[in-house]
Amino acid sequence: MFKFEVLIEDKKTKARIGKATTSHGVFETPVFMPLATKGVVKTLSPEELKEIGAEVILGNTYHLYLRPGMEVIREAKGLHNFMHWDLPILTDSGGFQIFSLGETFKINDHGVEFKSIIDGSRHFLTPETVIEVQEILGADIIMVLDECVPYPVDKKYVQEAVLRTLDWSARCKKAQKRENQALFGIVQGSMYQDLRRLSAEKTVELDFPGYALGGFSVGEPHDLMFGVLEPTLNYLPGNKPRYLMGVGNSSSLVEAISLGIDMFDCALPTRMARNGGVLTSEGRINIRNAKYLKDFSPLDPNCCCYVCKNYNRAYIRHLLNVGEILAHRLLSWHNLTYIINIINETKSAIKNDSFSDFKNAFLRKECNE
RNA sequence: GGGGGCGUGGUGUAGCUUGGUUUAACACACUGGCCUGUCAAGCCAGAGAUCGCGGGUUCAAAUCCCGUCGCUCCCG
Repeated sequence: MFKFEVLIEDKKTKARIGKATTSHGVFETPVFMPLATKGVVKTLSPEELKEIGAEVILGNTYHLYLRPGMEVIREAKGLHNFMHWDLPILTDSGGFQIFSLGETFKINDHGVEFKSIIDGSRHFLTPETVIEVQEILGADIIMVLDECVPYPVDKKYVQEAVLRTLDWSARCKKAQKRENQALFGIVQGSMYQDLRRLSAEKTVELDFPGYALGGFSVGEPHDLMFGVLEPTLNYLPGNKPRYLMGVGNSSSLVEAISLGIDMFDCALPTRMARNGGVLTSEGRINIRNAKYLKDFSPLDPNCCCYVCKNYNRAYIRHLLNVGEILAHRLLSWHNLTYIINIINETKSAIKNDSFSDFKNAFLRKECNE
């Protein structure tokens, strides 16, 4: 089952509070979904994620298909059971991997042929098999197979990718057998306004329970992304969730929420964490920097997460410098808390009818940093 | 006392035999930056040694020769 309703609409912006109901419970939007690409949010346990406030996590069809493989997932009775996460899961289709692992893929209209990055074995994924795999994984929200293109890129190529994604989307929808999973369509079109419109309108014609916007944050300038995103949203129905794929830096989050985006995912908070990047209310810092050698203050003086309450910068810097895993855990913990807190503050502001002021203050602060 | 080996950036090494692609290379450490549907405990960049010291041979020496100091191993 999947149900989405808009509970509150902001008066001055297009921001909104929504409620999504899935087979594994309810979550409120806007929501940030941490990445559990291979069936784990790197370094963190499901119990810890719940404490941090994560409500939905993201698995990846391509990676889980290769390892542990569908036989294992089938016997484990699905990904939820396998990884001990009983809240909602969204699985991405693997479309992004066609883009990010480009050299190992060959695309044609039928599907995608690729060589396993693990053992070099040959595989063929089609819209149909991608749905089959996601039905075995059993996520609450699943994604169509799409073709994400790089930026900048030739318009003719984008048009082909848009048309192919539309074709694949229709085939995914047709292939779907299980009824308790929400299959989301994906709008592509790179930075071409007319192609975004075409992609959005045709995808909406296929009638999905939710719509994602793919192909953003692939290297284009910030203003260009929002310039294309805003008008594209006009072609998506207001009563369905909108998911901006791959975007997760804090200012873009708030800005996108004001345009009516409901869902986000991003590798940034957790990946940055493992490399010493710390999100703080006073801007981004790199905990590896020498100036934190004897800094015994918390990562973020204005944060009250478990990590900031109990550990200091000097210690975490030390852990990272000597290669201790706890550093990655503590930093991932903090960064995810930071992003989820921003979402929570945003939601409070919408509920208090003060979102517009909140947004302006937030973006001004980010600009000054 | 006799004989051998070794001394090159912070650390560990390469180069030396057959002097000249050496503006001395590499790893780690160090300094900074990057990371946006995660092949990412990753990637990029930077600083840092005139080759133990002195002399000699040569157009040219980290590289060959002599001396010297230090460390080290073996014999006594």
